[in-house]
Amino acid sequence: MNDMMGEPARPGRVTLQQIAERLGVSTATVSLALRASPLVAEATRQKVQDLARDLGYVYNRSAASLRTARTNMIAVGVNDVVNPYFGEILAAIEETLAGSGHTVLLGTYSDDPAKQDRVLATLKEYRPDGMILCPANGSTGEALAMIASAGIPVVQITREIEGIGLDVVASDDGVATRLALDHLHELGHRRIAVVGGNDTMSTGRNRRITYRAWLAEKGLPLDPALLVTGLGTRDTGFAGIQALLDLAEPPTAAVCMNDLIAFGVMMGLRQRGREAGRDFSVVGADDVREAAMWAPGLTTVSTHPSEQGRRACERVLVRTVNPALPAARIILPPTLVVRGSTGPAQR
Amino acid sequence: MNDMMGEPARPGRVTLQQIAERLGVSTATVSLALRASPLVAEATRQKVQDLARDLGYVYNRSAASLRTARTNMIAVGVNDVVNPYFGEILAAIEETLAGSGHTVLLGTYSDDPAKQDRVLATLKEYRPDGMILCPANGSTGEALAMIASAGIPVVQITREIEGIGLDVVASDDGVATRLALDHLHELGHRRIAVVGGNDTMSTGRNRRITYRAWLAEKGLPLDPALLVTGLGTRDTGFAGIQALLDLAEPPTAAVCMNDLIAFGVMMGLRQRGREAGRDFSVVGADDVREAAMWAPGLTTVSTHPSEQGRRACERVLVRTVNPALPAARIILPPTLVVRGSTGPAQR
DNA sequence: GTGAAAGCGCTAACAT
DNA sequence: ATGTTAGCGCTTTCAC
Repeated sequence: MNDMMGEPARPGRVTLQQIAERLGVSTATVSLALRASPLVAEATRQKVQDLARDLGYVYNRSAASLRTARTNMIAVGVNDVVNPYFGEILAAIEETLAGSGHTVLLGTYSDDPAKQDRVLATLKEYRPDGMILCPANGSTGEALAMIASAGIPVVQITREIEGIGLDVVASDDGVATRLALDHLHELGHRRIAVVGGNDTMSTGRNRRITYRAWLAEKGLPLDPALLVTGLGTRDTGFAGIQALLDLAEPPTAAVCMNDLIAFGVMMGLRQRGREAGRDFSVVGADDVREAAMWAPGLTTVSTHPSEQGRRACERVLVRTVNPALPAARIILPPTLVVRGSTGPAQR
Repeated sequence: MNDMMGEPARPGRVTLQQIAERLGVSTATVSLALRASPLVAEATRQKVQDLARDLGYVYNRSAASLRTARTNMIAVGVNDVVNPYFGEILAAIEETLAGSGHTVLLGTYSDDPAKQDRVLATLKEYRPDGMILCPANGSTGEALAMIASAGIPVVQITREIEGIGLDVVASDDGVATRLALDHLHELGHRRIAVVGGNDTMSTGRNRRITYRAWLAEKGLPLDPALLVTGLGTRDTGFAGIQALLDLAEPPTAAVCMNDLIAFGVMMGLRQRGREAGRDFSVVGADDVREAAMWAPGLTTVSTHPSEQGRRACERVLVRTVNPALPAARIILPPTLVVRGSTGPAQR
């Protein structure tokens, strides 16, 4: 009787068990039927799925995870989601994972190693099937290595902590720097500044090393005043270009650590009445979507952020299936994208 | 003997049970000890925590969730994480939730209602303690209402689907529009364009209604050519300003639906050799971080994205504790931020 | 202050 | 093609 009237079938509290009882079958059958297993008869499948829908049944992944030891979550840790570079990576990851039935568990740590370690410790407790992480500036690999040795696949993205034997998906910093420098050299530039970066993270370190090597190859002198240290923000570019223009012998071009810095430089140039591409050449790095939207467009070395995100997903998913794989370094070749912000050197 | 040698204590596979056995106590005690319950003796607590650390024990939240029916996850659904506006909201949410021991489960749907429904259905299965959602453009409230009626607290952010009785945290569109228009009016502008927006989402609808009302109040004519429809992207602004400048009688100022559009307008102005603030006035909306970084800085009506994120978190957490609360509309007052992109009307 | 026991909702052998 | 059974790892009464 109670059965006919039915409690309001509070959806969200419906379980396999209840469906099984109403239908007079076992929970095992319901479980299989809901997943459209070929083991169950078509008619049963239909009945089960219909009732599940009517009852407002919602699959409980916590329960399934406990049983299967898989969560279908991938944890993603980045420093800052507002930065469009990380935004594009995160968007690509989310998109790719959604396609394979996974969901993103997000953590951020603002380039703070201590916060990174706390965040990662929490993420680990959710038992994600894998993690895609961009290490905080200055962090050691300890936390990452711990996670990996606890059996969770970890892939580093964009930045690399060397020597901890973990997968990496990144762009080739040396090639990127050379692409930018060679482009400017062909345009006749000889005094070229480097804006942004520092030596505490692989990316900055690699690029600065390449800069020095390149100068030596071209027989050009190294002027420390042309090396502007700073974070990868618009401010760094804006302030950096002011200092450079105030030099007794200013550069005629700048290679920036990333696009945000380059935008800051372009903005700073305008402030001083100069026009990028005509009076001063600027090259960015990453090719975030905004780079194409500027007037003039930003000449930049693309590090293919979306592609990095996609490759990192593929890698982490592969490792999910085959945890014993040796660590891979997936280094994407950067490409030069010439737009209007670079032009022939003035004489 | 095997016990002394010890298996390599594969961390990640250590359970409460194992700690309990090694220590000769019950799992109940271990559970309490790990959470530093006052019910267990200090000495026991110490022993348990030490061994847990040594063994590399990792708390299994799936198991705990199954038991407690709480996951400590909050699902966040937005259209696009690359958009800095949503980026800032997401960052604020992540930051706020981390402070209260919650983690963000992320879903995106690119303003596609069908994709939104699929994404939300998946997120629901993880049984998040609550959801913070910005509805996709053109979506009905059905999916959201279903979730809420399944007992998961839902708060809408930024955009509102009316009449479904769910919490909202947003900014006052009408006030924002008036703030922008009044500012321009005081500067002497009389032909003012509105760039971006459409009538399929609350935000655009509300602002356009206000625009018409405001014109009427000021006794100004409504010129449909001054209403540029479009998405909230830089392109919309860039293309929109070209069309406006080509008009027989162009406007002297533009109010943009958001900052991205305003950036596009400023870029387009420059392309035509005009300078924002001097030759043409432009007002944005939202006040994303980038707005202050432009030269000239963008005059904009701040909708306080971070504050919206924070308030949404507070609200969803409150509802977690007290699900019976009546729906609240938390409408933040926008504020005008005057920078260099607006100036006196030319005559 | 600690232990025993039950159970959250699901899946996977194994049996029939 | 379906049912039985056991158990994933944790928390929570309720005893002692």
